[in-house]
Amino acid sequence: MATGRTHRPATRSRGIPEATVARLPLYLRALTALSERSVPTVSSEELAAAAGVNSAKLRKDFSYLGSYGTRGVGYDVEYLVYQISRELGLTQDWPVVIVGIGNLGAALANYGGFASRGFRVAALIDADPAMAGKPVAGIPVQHTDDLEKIIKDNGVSIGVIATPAGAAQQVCERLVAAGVTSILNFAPTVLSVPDGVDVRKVDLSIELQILAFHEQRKAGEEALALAEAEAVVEVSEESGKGPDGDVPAVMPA
Amino acid sequence: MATGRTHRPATRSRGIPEATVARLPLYLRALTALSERSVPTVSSEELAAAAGVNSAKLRKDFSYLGSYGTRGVGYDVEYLVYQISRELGLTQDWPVVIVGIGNLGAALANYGGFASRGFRVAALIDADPAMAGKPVAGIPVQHTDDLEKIIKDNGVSIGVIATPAGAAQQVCERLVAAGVTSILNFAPTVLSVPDGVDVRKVDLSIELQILAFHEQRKAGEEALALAEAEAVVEVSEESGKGPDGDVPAVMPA
DNA sequence: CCATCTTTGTGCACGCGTTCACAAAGACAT
DNA sequence: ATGTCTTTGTGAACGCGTGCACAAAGATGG
Repeated sequence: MATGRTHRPATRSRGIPEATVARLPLYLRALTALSERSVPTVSSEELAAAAGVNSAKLRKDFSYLGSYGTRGVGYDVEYLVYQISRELGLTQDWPVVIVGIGNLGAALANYGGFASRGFRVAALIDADPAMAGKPVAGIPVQHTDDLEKIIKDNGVSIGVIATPAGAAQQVCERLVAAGVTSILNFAPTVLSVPDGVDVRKVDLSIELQILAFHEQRKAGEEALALAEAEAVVEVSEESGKGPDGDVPAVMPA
Repeated sequence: MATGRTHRPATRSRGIPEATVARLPLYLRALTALSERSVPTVSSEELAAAAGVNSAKLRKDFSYLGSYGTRGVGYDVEYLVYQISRELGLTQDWPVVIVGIGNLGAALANYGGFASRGFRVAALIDADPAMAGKPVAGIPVQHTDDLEKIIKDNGVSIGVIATPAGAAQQVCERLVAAGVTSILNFAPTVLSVPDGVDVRKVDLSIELQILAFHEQRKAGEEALALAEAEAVVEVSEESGKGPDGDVPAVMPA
């Protein structure tokens, strides 16, 4: 998952746990694939495998939505697709704007996954006057000056921020002031928003850093195991504070 | 955070909780900003605000790393930057390869956040022969045929998959076979990997769907509050199963 | 109609993560 | 040296999420 989440921990929406909501799109994708192969029904075991989760967890997740399965048979694929889509609010079309049409913004505009399910790129917005009018993914880029008007004319409530970090907070404030209440933030900044506005954060660099941590641990364990196997262990104590010189790749304990 | 996570839930690394690891990059970024402004020390309260978290949580997170603060004063910014960097394994350089140089792959290659802190784009790989040799972000794209050689020559252990969904699993298997043990997956697929390989998933479409859920709930609550205010409530019962026609935007209870 | 078999839905226990609240520790002034 | 004041570090309580294990429910066959 992209990682960072900025969420109201308080109100759970109609009793559906946040963790379950986060998995519904996963189930939906797996179900859609089954639907395209004209598979009529699926068991919790099969679907769980396809979605990469535990089958008990899947059943509990679905139990929050209602009793949509048939014991002894499984779940009706089409019906479940419909129910989850409805629950996620994907039966209606959500117009979204993307602000910041750099490399990432352009990639997002071209990303098929948006249009495919419930989302429509209503407008692309950039601060660079040279970009104005230039079509990206078939949509002409508009200038930031018109941001408020674009939001209101299109009834946009979801905004995607793909600007540099420095511009993100200001863009965010203008989006919110214009009526946007959900923001997907790709800029490496902590956005502060008023209550009632949801922010989700996708941070590429953070994901890599988390991987690096595990990678380092794996390397450390490997080397440690190796050292133990050789049974030649010399421990050089190092104490005190302050950025002292290099630290050995394999640290004791 | 992008959402999806595929992780060994079992082994906690040297006692540092996964949730804490996921926040360390956040702290590091805030600390780096302070460092650039030559701020010498910072309190848990201030740093927590900058990172967008609770101060108690931050202190507990740091307590897993050791006692790096000074009571009555706060934390030494430079020292903490060093300690967190070391903990995350960012004092060494991690060569990464990006596979799939479409819009997204190109955006990732150009993304400054990688190079800035511990990561180096060692190679760009694409299956399209027409791309071969073409420079993206100053790095010539190489063909998939040479994937194994590239991984081994550069000692790459972290791979980024930005291919279409259909190619992802196959690319993943080749990466793993060649020695990659950490994967950042942007393709909308569930990757299956052997034990010992970490996968983190960033799924743009899922993030939007989660936002849509909350957005729908907000709209529903608003409309419900409105209806209640008018005190004109007619409940039309609707039961039974099956994809019955349209569902009213505001559903009773 | 009854028995058997499959699969759902869920009660329960456990563990992780979060938050509160406070004692311990150190800086600083007198 | 002593007292005060600030801020850390952490024990303890709580709540959420996960997974086990099983009873309930329905399909299916005789």
